[in-house]
Amino acid sequence: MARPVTLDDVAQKVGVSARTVSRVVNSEPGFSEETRARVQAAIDELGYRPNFMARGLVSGRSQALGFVVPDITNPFFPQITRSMHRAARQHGYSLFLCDSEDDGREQAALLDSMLSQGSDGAIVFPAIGGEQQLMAVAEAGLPLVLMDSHVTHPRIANVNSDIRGGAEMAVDHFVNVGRRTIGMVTSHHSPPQRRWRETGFRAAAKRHNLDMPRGRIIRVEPDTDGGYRAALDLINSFPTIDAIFAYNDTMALGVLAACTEKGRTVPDDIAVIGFDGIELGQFVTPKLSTVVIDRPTVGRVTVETLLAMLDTGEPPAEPVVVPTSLVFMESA
Amino acid sequence: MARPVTLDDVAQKVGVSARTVSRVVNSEPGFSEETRARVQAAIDELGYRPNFMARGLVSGRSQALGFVVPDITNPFFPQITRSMHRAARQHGYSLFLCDSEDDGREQAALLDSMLSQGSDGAIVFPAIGGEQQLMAVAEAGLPLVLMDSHVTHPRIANVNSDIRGGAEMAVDHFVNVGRRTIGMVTSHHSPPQRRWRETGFRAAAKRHNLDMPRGRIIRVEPDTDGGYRAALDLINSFPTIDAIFAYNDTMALGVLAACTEKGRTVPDDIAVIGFDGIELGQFVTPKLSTVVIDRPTVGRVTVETLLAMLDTGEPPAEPVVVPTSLVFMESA
DNA sequence: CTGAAAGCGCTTACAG
DNA sequence: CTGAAAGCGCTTACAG
Repeated sequence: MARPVTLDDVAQKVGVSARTVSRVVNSEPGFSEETRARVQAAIDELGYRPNFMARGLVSGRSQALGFVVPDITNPFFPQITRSMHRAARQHGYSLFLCDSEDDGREQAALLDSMLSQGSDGAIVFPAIGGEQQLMAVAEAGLPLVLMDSHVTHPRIANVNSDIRGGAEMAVDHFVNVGRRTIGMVTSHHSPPQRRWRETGFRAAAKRHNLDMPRGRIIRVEPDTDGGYRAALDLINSFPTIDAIFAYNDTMALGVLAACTEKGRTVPDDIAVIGFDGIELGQFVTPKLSTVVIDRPTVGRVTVETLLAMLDTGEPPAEPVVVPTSLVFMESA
Repeated sequence: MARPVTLDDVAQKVGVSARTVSRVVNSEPGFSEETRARVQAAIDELGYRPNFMARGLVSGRSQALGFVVPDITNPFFPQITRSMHRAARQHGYSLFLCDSEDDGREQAALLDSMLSQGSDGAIVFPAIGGEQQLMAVAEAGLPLVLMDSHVTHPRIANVNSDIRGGAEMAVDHFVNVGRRTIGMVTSHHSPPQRRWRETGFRAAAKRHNLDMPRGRIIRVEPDTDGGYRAALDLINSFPTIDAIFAYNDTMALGVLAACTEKGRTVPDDIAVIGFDGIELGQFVTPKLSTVVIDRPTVGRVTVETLLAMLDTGEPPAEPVVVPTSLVFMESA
């Protein structure tokens, strides 16, 4: 395989210095139109391609960003990845994809190699227990944008979906259609400081002066069976319950099953709202109403935030918030 | 932000040459245990991290691979990506992810930047119409592994799932359970040389001496509605039809609907087998039997094939074939 | 408008 | 077992 074509090759062919070719390649000012044309012709003829490693070595910029996800097979991430990739490319950046497999140690190793590879910055959806290490990474020189986290550091930005707001919207909707006895089925895995759906749920309930006795929020395993059991509990404990908000759509499917089993019609007797907008929610009866995260926007905004940090050297003063929205189907 | 720590920094601190530090970092032979210990201590203390751009510039190796997909949001790809990432990391490589958005021009631009970024090689699932350009890319110095393609070139390897074999397995199963009047609903988008399911279907039918009159294979839009209409056609044209093989699970869902509408019980009257193993297939009644591609293996094997090429300088003599398997659920 | 020199942080090839 | 020199392909900072 032939040696790649270098700046010098082009320069020699044209009879100018490498510096001049470099100027043309990078569209810097400082050459005549005639020179430009001759250099460009030589570039095309020889098939010259700039060497980013050489460029990066001297400029300190690799034109590559990293995206660290806990699990790319989680349907939440591919859409975000796609929109991130598009935004990155529009600005001339490539994207390293890293799957931490939701493991803190692996995430640390991954970020370490980002540092070695010379990534200009990284976007991280932290693995479970992987938030502590991030300050050290930022300290080591890697600008970071975190998704759905809150870490304060001069080289870390936070971009959050308005999950709390989405939960409030669900409750607002329930109230608007006359529901007063509202329950929630949620995940027992979320640590207290990350229970945004629950926080929003409680806040909206309070705002509407709803009674919220103990037992109206049930924390279980966030799967269909968990949702099913929790909903049975709610219906048994509060026979007049007329609305249930679920942590995610998978749980909401279990809620629908429980309602059917208890002879309650959805949404007439009990209105149900899930969270996520998974495909499956549109293949059940009634079709699931749900709060959705705007993945394309999240992807684009994280990249733009990171690139802005590379420019200004500091993160935005406030966490960036991407709105969620309530998609009305049939279950509420 | 402080200047990153270099080999020279470490060398100075220890009082040896940069070359010696380099030897320790790369575990090359040629230093005493005492030197190793002192160098390692300095590395840890200073937090030295090798600069891959510098290393790559001189060695010509970036330790990065590229993966170019037509659409990362297609559920086919995330699992493959995950397993690719795992395999790449095990060998010390990072992974650039590129989404061509199924556009040939974009794919070309992406591969061009792989070349500039200095990727050591790339794995490509070609975009529609994006196969011609690949030889030129390989020629320009980028070793390539193609998924589900057949391009012969001294720097291109092909890794294919045994789709044809999967289709044969479906027909074999139909025959084993006594079916003789078998139809197929397939996609009208596949170009003739890529109709592997159809080829396998025909080959198995011939092997079993099945009658295969015109009209037993129907090509339509590969979605649920297409599957539905095509299956209605089949049932109308061949009232004794007792098995239908579908191009993908989405179409198979349409086939199930058509059977129901025509009063045919699945699998008693008509057995149905799909292709892909999508989640939704397990949420319908009867649960869909289907041919699945072994995504984890595909991901791992493509990476291993690429790395082997980097070593030997040439692709395997034959295309690598990854087996598919038939997953029996309820529809067949 | 153009170029000569230095240097980014490493490894290669050689010498001792 | 160790090191001095050259050079990978660029850009930076300067001079003209």
